[in-house]
Amino acid sequence: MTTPQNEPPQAPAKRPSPAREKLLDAATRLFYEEGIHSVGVDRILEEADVTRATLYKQFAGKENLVLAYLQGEDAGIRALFDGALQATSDPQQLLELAIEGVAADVRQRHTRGCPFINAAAEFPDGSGPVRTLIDQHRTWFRGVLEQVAEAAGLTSPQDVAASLVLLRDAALVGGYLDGQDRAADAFARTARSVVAAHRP
Amino acid sequence: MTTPQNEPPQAPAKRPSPAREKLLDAATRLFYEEGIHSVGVDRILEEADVTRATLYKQFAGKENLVLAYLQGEDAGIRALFDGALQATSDPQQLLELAIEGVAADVRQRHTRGCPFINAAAEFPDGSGPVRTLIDQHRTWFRGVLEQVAEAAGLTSPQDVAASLVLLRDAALVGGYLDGQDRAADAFARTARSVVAAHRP
DNA sequence: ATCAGAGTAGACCGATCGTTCTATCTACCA
DNA sequence: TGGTAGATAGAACGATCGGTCTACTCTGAT
Repeated sequence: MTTPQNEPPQAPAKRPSPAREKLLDAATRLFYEEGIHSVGVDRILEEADVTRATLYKQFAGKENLVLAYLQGEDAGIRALFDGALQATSDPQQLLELAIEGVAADVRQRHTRGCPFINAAAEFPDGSGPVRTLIDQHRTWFRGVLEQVAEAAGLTSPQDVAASLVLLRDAALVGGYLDGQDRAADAFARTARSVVAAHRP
Repeated sequence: MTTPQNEPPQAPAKRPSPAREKLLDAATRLFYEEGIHSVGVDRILEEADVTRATLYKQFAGKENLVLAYLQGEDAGIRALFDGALQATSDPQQLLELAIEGVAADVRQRHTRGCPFINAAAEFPDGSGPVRTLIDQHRTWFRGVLEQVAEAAGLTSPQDVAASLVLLRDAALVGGYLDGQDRAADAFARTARSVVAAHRP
């Protein structure tokens, strides 16, 4: 107990309600594996072993659950990148770490395509909250890659970043539809060739 | 046989019923622009200006309409490729034509992503008819590219084909989510660099 | 001792989903 | 002159959709 009144010992800003987490876990798995519109709230409730009223108390509707799911994916990827940033400060090496990280992600984690791309396919309204969140994630990702490419001294870092974003999308989609190994290999090979082609 | 003569003037094998075409046109537009599960049969009927019974007489259910939509997309792309094949017999030039064709497709036609990838996001069952059709399309596309790459004398044509398929996926997705010009440029640039890297 | 918040259990809502059905009308061709 | 097929119009089906509501239980902090 640090301070008796100003800061509660746990639950700093929001309460990590166990029911909320069960809900989000189930939704994350179901939305990713079966698509968003294909999964009804009943399925989520059953899988999370939580009741209807709880869902609407915690998330106030399915759309907020979808948003929370995508925010979780976004946070996960940012955390992965932050970890790589702490592992090395050499931009060249960081670039290689990023390539390997994406390849590993394609192989092991995201085997049903990219959560953001899949969600975008189901949400046509480009100005809605879902698509806005997706835009923000992609903009962030491209920006980070551009910074790293520039720090690594590559020529036209904007082009490199655009190509790498392109390739990552492709690897995730290709891993889903053509098999993980083939896509991960093709991604790593092509990405390294792009980086090499822009070395001064 | 129904008709005594071998070749009737119209309706060669199946009857191109006008209602069927209106239905398929409306479904193609709506499925691509708004997603498949998001579009109900009522919307399609209204848009096609056709009645309920007609749809079920012509397609026997929504799933068959979805299949017909994807088959139409497949046929369109094959026709595009056949056109390029007739334009030139030089494999090097054919490769360049294919790259330009994809870039143009990203820019002008398929601005809402790849119909097959979008559909795959909504159909998780890998052995269902929809995903089977998608697999066939992708296998064909990769095979054609591999043949051309081999004819062009490139090293490891399998790798080239895998990379190009990857890049096309990404270009269509990127065009949808990041803007057509950025994605088309990045695609053409990266694709040419892949081809160049495999020239003996 | 009490009171507020979180969670449970389950009925219930209107809307929409994909699908089936009957009845009628209209071409075209034998 | 028929007959057959394609299309229209519209009611109706059971199921499921996302969402609301009431009533009860548990728990922990004041």
